[in-house]
Amino acid sequence: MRVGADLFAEQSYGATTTRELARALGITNGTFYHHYPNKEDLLIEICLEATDGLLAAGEEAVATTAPGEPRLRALIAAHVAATVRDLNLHRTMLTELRSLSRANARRVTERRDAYGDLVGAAVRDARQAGFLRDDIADDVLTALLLNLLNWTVFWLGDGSRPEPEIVTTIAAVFFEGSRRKI
Amino acid sequence: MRVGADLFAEQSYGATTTRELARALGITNGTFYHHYPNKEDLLIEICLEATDGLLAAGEEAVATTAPGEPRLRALIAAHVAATVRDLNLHRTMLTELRSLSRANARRVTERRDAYGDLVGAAVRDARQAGFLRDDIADDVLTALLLNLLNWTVFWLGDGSRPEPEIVTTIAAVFFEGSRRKI
Amino acid sequence: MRVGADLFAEQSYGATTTRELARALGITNGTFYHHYPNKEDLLIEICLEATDGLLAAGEEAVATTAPGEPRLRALIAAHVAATVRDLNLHRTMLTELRSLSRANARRVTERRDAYGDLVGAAVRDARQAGFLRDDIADDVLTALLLNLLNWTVFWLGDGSRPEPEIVTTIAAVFFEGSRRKI
Amino acid sequence: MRVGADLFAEQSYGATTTRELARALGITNGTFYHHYPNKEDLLIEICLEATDGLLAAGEEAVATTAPGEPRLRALIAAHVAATVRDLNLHRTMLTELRSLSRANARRVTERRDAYGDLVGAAVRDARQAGFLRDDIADDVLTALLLNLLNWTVFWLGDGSRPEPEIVTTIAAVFFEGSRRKI
DNA sequence: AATGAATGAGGGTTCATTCAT
DNA sequence: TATGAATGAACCCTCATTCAT
Repeated sequence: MRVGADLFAEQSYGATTTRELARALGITNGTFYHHYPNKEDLLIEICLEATDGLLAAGEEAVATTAPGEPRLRALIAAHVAATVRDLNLHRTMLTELRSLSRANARRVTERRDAYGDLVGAAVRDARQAGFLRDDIADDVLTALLLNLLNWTVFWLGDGSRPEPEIVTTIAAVFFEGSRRKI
Repeated sequence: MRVGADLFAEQSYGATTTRELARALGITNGTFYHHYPNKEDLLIEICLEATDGLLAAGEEAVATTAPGEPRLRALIAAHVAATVRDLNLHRTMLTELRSLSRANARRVTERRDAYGDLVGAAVRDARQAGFLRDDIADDVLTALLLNLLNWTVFWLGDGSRPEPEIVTTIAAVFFEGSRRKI
Repeated sequence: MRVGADLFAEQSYGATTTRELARALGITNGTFYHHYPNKEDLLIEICLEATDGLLAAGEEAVATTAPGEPRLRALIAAHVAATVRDLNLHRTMLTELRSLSRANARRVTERRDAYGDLVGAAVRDARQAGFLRDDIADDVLTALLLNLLNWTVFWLGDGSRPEPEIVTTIAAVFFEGSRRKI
Repeated sequence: MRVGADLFAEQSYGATTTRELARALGITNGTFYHHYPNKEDLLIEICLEATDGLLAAGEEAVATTAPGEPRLRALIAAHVAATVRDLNLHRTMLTELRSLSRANARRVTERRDAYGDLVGAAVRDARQAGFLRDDIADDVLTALLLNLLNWTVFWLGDGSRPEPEIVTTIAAVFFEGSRRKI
């Protein structure tokens, strides 16, 4: 799975052959099919692993924090942590959804949507509790937060910045903005 | 090009055959090769059109505005405008870079980097002029701004929100953050 | 089709590769797929050509003869003629039915059954009109006649015996039996 | 062997995998190779069992009967009996000869030819002794008899007709023909 | 003797690309 | 310029067979 995610992330699912996959794993072409019934099944396993990891991390963050800003901070930290642990897993999940058959794609999007709802609920709660501004709709705010979180994975050159710095920076910008306070 | 971007965005470059491409254009398989020497050339053209559009819009925004927040606001507006005009062009550019040969990929990343530098310079100028906070490194701030800008294209369900709202919201969050002011 | 039937008859459908098929046709592997969507489609075309040929010949024999022995003789002649014209077509149809998908197999068996009914009706009419003995059930008599007809195709070493001799011999045995008359 | 013949008869030798074979036997893939060195050896064994059964039955019929019609009747009965006992064994032998390597195929055809000679000799003797008509060549008469015998196996829907009826009917048609006696 | 993972050759099929018309 | 048949390399996957356990 790790190896598959690396190849898929680097050269796309479609451009990765099962022979490359096997070679990268030190096995033969045929042996690959002992472990996966077909190429797509490896992809969906990768995607599900990624979404399930996010969901689990998110749920734990929600369960162990008070609503409002603390919870959102915890979600940001959890997301970055989950993401940093397996960069290519999440890269693949984000870009190769299209390569799944419709039925399998649904399984992944369902989980992705569940995660979006989790974050969305935290945002809504925080706003209703008076922690967040009222002039931006919850769903847009959520989308922007997910923008910040999701796509960081693509420029996060493995370990170039320490993870805590990334977390606090994203939180700082999301909560306080970038404008200098006078 | 438009048609190609639509297909590539929907089902990926690798999964789109030249026959599909031709059929979507109302021509035949063979005729496609009278207009493009090969499939990849269509992809480069799409990617370059996307990056060049961004670069041109960005340069114009820089040229017609004063440094600092106004310029950053103009860049945000320009980016969203360019992006909304051809959603699938930009989607394809962002996800199918990997499908280009190394040489062609370089041509695109060069332009993308140039655009990143353009935005980065505007951020640095703004910070140095005292408009932006000092406790976040320029490059990280730039990356987060690009996060907000770039990946909006994927959930921007064609026309679900009016463009000006998106622009002001992104600017609001980026500058002021989401926390309620007391 | 002729070439396909030759190969299928000689070495079985499963053992014949599309590459062999193409080579025997003087085309390439890929070109085969311009003419047939897949290997099975060639097989069903062969099978249908065989059954349709039999059906057409049988119907003409029925239409142009009086009921009773003359009609049965005509059917025997028509069957042998159709069969001798394309030995391998009929050999393939008879042995490779199993290699078709269930849906396609049904299309062939339907026609084969229709042909069986045609012959069966001629047998029944002949018996009811008093030309054939009463002590053997129609369907068994029909089956034995088809045995004589169908499987001759397998030992009919192309042209070893003149066709008219085969026809009259089959008819002689079927009508009169092999016992010497005193 | 029985199981193999069932599968081969139903879906052809080529379409039957060793895994299917093993599963049908309640063993695993690998265990199959403890009993047969390879798949083809199972097929030869089936084919030889079929031909040897016929030969043995035929020889016994010849040994225990007087030449002429009685011997031919005995041969018919013996053939049907041997055949009915293991329908799929004989079906497989008749249709899958092509799937054997040339050397192995020869071993089977030798026996099949020996059986043909056995029946042919009985026919020739009967004719020379004056039991059979003179106007049909021995070999053709033999071929037609074998037609009647061999291919009955394919429509003999296991047990639909009692075996004695089949035997007497084949003999009746072969000796007396189907025409009504006046 | 039994297992089942591993092998790798080879099969059916696809598809970017070419080229005669 | 447009066509679409032809090409052939390459892909995913299957399967007979092997072999360490």
